[in-house]
Amino acid sequence: MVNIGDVARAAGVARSTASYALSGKRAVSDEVRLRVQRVALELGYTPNAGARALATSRAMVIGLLAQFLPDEFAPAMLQYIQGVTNTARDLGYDILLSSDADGTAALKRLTDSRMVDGVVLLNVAEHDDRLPVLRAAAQPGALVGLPGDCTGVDVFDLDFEEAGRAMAEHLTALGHRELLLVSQPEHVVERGGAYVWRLQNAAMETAAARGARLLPVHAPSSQPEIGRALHALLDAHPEATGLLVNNEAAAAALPTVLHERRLSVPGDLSVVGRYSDEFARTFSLPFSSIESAPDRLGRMAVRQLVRRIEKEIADDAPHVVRFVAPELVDRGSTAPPPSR
Amino acid sequence: MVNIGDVARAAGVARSTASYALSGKRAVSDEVRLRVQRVALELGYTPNAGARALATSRAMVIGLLAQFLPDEFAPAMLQYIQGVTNTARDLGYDILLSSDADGTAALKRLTDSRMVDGVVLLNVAEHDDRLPVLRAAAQPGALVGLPGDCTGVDVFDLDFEEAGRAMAEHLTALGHRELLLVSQPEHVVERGGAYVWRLQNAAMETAAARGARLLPVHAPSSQPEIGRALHALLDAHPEATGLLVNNEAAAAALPTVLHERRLSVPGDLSVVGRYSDEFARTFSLPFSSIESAPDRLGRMAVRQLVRRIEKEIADDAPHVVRFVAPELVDRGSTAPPPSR
DNA sequence: CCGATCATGCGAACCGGTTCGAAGCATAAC
DNA sequence: GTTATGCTTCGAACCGGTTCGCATGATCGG
Repeated sequence: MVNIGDVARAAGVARSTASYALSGKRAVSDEVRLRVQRVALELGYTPNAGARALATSRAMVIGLLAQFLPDEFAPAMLQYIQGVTNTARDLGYDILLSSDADGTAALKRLTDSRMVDGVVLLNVAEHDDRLPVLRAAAQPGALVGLPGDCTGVDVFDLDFEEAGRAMAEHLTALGHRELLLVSQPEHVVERGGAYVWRLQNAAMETAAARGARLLPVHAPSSQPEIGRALHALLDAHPEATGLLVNNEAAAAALPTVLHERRLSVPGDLSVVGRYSDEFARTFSLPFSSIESAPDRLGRMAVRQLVRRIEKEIADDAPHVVRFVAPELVDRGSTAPPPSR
Repeated sequence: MVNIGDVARAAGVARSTASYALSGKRAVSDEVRLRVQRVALELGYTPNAGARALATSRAMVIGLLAQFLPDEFAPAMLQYIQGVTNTARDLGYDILLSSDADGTAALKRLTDSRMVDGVVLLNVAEHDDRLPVLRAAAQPGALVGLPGDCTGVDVFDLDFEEAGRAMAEHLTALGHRELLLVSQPEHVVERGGAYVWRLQNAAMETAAARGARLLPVHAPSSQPEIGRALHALLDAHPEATGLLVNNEAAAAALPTVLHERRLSVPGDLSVVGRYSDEFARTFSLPFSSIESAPDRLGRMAVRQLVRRIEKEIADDAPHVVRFVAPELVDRGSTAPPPSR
């Protein structure tokens, strides 16, 4: 393998000169610079990443800590990964993907070994074990998902309160007074998915203020139980005219259930979901929904992280907690409730 | 940050001794070894990955080259990533994930810079641009997907010929004589997805040998066109009693279509798909299917790759092309055709 | 004509590990 | 008593970059 010494020798200069010629960090005569660049190209020189990382204490790698929980609905996860990966590459960074079940150990290893210059955490829970480890690390971190304690990290999340308000308001404004909210499975909440509560509480307050009733329920975590649960729910509440779905798996299962019940949307039932547009297209979901913008959240997290890594913002600059405003994408699945 | 020099000093030994005490690559007295280990733990020593990579020419990282094509059905991809990531971690390797649109450039960069010790390629096409680059690299590579030319790489794939045979045989044995095969979109084939042909040809031969007709069609690449295409297909071929689906997106769309047509399975129509069991569970797909085993393929690829990286098998040892035998998972979606 | 200034390139040190050869010392063998 | 042997440990070199201080020679101003 050709190293910078080979390039320097072939160009007839010192190693340091070759380094400067290639990096441009110091002035080098045009003649030498061009010669070094040409030789480097001819020899097919590529700097050794480990050596460079050692010398500069920059790995040009960002750690991405995802958790592939066995009972989680996977398809949405890939969208976050894509957003993060593509943005990182645009900014010159590679992604080291960890899906270790023990997120804290993985995080400690990646940061302490200096394999990564910063870390993006997905799936952040209310009380996330990984946060103390991250705060103790020398590298900055950005989160997708809002924890209870945001000190020392930059946080990006959908504004779930506003989402809950928007969903409830949209339906009550149309005249609905009996609403059902299908949430994430209970164990997701127990694991610290506080966003479920945030959306739910805001939706309930809004509904109450509008004189409507809203009943929140948890869905099971996997098919085909989800379908059965949806049937049971609709059986038990024939009075309901509006459905809020804060659960991708349930949204994906809903079309079949509605078909089986011969329910038309929005004629018999108005439905509002909360998932990304790409998700909607992939599964042909015909429901209006709050856009969850996973690619955008991933992009924002990486951008801010890179700004910190590259010291464009001071270490002690205040950390941000930024909420993406929820946008309702109208797919025509809502209308005034049917008259009795 | 604490380095091995700090550990050595605190333990009162030379750096080299500390290194040996921690790695075990040379004998060290029990007393010194225990002392060094204790001190390392107390100081929270973690070796610097860059420095170690530089010294050992081992990064303990595997490159994973996935391509997130905009028109590809994403959910299946995550299962490959999971299989690869988990297996790598079990073997002590981390995963560097590249989703660069320009796969060849990314591959060249990762290998030439020695960021990775080996590479797993997903989505391998018949004539894959990345293969020449991989062969020119100093690191070994393992593929998931069968290219036209397998020299110099280890290859793992589902046995799509056997899969096609098994699907056709299963239905013809039940008495079906009019079959439809829903394949991947045309552009997937054009891009080099030869597995589509492999399955299709084997299925057609088998059908012909059994005196059955099999009509292959391409599905569109996204919803809701897929649903419409399935309707059109069934409209045009009322005589068909058996459906083979070599397309995850189409399989996911099928339940809705069948509902809309009031077709019962397997009463009116027998269906065999080709997707993983996890996929079936996630989307509650009620169709018997050939298990595509993405996690297993990912695992096999990483295992073989690590064997090569660690020189457990010689560099010049013959490369393997290994096919996973397709297994038909019976979900009760097939029966003899309805009598006229 | 001479000292100050500037542009340019070189050499050496350093980042933090690993690894090889050899030294020191105690014990065993003869 | 001396040499051989084995067990430990140490020092130095090396992996391949980057970066700092300095030397060299040319240019410029007075």
